[in-house]
Amino acid sequence: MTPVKNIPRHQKLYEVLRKHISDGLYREGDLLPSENELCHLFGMTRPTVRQALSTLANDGYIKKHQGKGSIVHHLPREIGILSVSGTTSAIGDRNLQTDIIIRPVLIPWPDNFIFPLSEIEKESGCIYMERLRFLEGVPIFYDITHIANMNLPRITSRQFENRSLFMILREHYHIEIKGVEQRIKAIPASLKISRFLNLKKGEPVLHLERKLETNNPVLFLYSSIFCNTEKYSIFGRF
Amino acid sequence: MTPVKNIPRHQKLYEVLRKHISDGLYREGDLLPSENELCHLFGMTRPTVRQALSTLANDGYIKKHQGKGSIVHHLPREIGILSVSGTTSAIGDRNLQTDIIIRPVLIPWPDNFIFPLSEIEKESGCIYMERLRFLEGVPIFYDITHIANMNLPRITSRQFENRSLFMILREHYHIEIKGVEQRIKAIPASLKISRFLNLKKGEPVLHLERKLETNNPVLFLYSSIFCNTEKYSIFGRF
DNA sequence: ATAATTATCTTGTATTTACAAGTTAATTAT
DNA sequence: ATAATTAACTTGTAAATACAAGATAATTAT
Repeated sequence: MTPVKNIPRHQKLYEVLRKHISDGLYREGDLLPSENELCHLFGMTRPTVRQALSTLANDGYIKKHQGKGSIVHHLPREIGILSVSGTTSAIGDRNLQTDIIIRPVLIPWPDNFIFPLSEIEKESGCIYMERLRFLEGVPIFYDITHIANMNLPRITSRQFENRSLFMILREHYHIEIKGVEQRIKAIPASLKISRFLNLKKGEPVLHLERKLETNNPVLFLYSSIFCNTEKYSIFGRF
Repeated sequence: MTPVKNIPRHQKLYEVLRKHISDGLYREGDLLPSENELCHLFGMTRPTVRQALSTLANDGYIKKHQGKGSIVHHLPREIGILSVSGTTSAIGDRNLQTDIIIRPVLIPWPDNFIFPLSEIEKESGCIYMERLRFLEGVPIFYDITHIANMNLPRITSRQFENRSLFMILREHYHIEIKGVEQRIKAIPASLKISRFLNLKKGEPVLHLERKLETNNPVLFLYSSIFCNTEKYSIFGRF
């Protein structure tokens, strides 16, 4: 079986431009090459180019202006956890350090799980892990992840330190994140949470419960994230 | 001058389908008519139909499946404040009651405003209002809004009770919301906030700071929202 | 010199056509 | 009857073409 090669051309262009913006090749306020320029730069037609730009605009990388062009948006300096891409890629690998609290282990699903589970998920058991993420030495995220144990061989023995879970899933298991459903609350820190996030018990903590959909229609990732928003905010753009 | 009439066809279709989903004509899990069916139902071509469906999918109303069709998503029962549409339309006018704490008034911009302001905004002064929103009798949102006083005649004398600010801006001033930038934090309730939201002082409150972009490139809405998330969660889908 | 017009750039909308790829149901061979 | 194949759907990708509409710079008329 040959490796995945049939990446659509619009997606390819999207990734190139996205990388250029992330790398700072195009800076905030810059005008991207016009659609027609991109067309014969990359040898594709305008609808294809427009699809790539549309996705970029949707993800908040650019802003389109009729008659003017596509303007590069300033990248969120804050923590872009509201984006689908996963924290590591959004904030940059350099600044976000990840500690593994509990290595991936196989456990039965907890009773009264936060999200309803399908029969297939219940039968396969679940992979559990806990991570703590630091930004400039300050603990920001305490992250509990549940994944159904379906076709993920040897995942319990992989190295997750300073690597995005999304990246590992993508490179080793060809799993892509397709969508997110999430609930956000402000809760008082429990004793456990307060210790991890270096706060006092009862201090406000942002709690996100996320269900991530993948390209495998029966495989979901569930994560419960506790954020210390004392210094940083969660950032989102639409 | 004739009223706005040049609404793009894809947008028209989007609004029709969106309304049908909101009204429950299409229910959760239902398959939308296929793209080709929609084509000759509405007399347009597939790219046009696809653009409408793409926007619907983007807004979380449907989910597209290659080879299968477009499946209607269950509407978020929770408070969809993370969507651009504004709270009133998201949750339905019936359930959300709005109290005006401070009627729209003209004030100078506060010092150290949460968002940086342009010179034009600073010169025009600002319209200020405070609202409290209830869901089933429970106070959920305490909402502080700042708008630059530009071409909004008689806005200080309009009735905002149980009507969406977005609706008034749309119908009377042709202002459409085009994008949102927001920061989310968990903070302890101040005495003032705790009284409005019927909480104890220091209890966790969700704080959203939003900058809303409009179709007028120099006009922004700024709102600072404090949420009681004890009973309800903020919901989002991507 | 200034103002109005025009030309030329940009993105937005829309049609037409063609084929690829995933899903499902009907058909056929075993 | 069951399993494999085929056909008929569905959405996804991609091209070529045309004109509309907003923005900007060059031109022209005053």
